[in-house]
Amino acid sequence: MSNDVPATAPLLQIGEAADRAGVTQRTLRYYEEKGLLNAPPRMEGGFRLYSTEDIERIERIKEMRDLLGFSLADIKEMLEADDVRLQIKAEWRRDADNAEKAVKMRKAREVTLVQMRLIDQKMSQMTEMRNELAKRLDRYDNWLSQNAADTDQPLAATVGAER
Amino acid sequence: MSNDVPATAPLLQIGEAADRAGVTQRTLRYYEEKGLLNAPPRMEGGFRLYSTEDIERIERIKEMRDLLGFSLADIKEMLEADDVRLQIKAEWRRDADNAEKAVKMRKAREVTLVQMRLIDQKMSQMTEMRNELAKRLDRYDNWLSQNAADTDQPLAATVGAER
DNA sequence: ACTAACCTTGACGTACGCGTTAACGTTGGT
DNA sequence: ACCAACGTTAACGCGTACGTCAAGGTTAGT
Repeated sequence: MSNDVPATAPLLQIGEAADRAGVTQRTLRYYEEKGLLNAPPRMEGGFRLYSTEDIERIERIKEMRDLLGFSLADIKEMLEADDVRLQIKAEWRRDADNAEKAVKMRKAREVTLVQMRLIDQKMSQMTEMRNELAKRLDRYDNWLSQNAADTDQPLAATVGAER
Repeated sequence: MSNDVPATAPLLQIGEAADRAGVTQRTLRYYEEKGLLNAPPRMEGGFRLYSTEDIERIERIKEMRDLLGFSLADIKEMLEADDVRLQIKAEWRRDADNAEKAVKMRKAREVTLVQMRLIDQKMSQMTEMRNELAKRLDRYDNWLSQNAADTDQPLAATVGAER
């Protein structure tokens, strides 16, 4: 069959790309429209072609959206911060003014730091919340073991069990 | 003693309540409308009066919203789970059928468990993300210490090929 | 009795993050 | 040459979570 294709970088059309990243096509077009994704190259007929790095980027966006609850605008800023680093690395040979780059770089660093601090803060709050829930779980189990010991089945192990 | 009229049972009007909880009045009315808050008692003229427990409940809602990114519908379900426990505890004397209560209780326990697992999952993902960010931060700092040690000096022969 | 500060219930408006047609073009295989 | 599968833009729609008036009523202090 068709086997003589050189193992090129696998470029995906929007359908495959969306499936792999776990989003819809609409979402990809929307992200592009909003500037979270660079306009990808196209085929002759205008079909978008996504690279595997694009997919990773999309997954990063998903994480920031679902995990941290950032708005797309926020996420865009974060992504741009890291783009600075990549871009500067890319045009390394053309050493224009290093000073100006350093400014950008430092700003990107700042954004990243803010992001990290936010994660730390969220995590500590989540830890606290987890403890609350653990307490509550205890109270449920106490009640259940006291009041429904006879009529019912055994309880699963308290915490940390998987289904 | 304890059955004296409380000196100042701290009941707050909606303005104060909203301020303390860090939300708007609109939000409180909206939550009430959506069933996340029980309709609070009113003054003669119809002004809502919130108790300190109400405030705590609102803060819990905020946490679940901002921290976990739950929808208000989800949050409602969570709250209802714990309400079950409180309600059963309150009508303890009227021991109707214990078996039925146990069913509710067990469901409430389930909901809480799901919630905890979700937190654990989120936290592990956030940890991973944090590590990514830490790496990136390192890369920024490397670049900066190499290229912008002081203001604008061309460094010689310090180029480390990366990645 | 007056007034400022507070509250009430509608009801319409809005920003975000997509979903969903509609009408049409492209690609790849038989 | 044809067709199914896949893609394109444009435009309107929608659910969530409130914001923002408007048109009043209530409370508390003087």
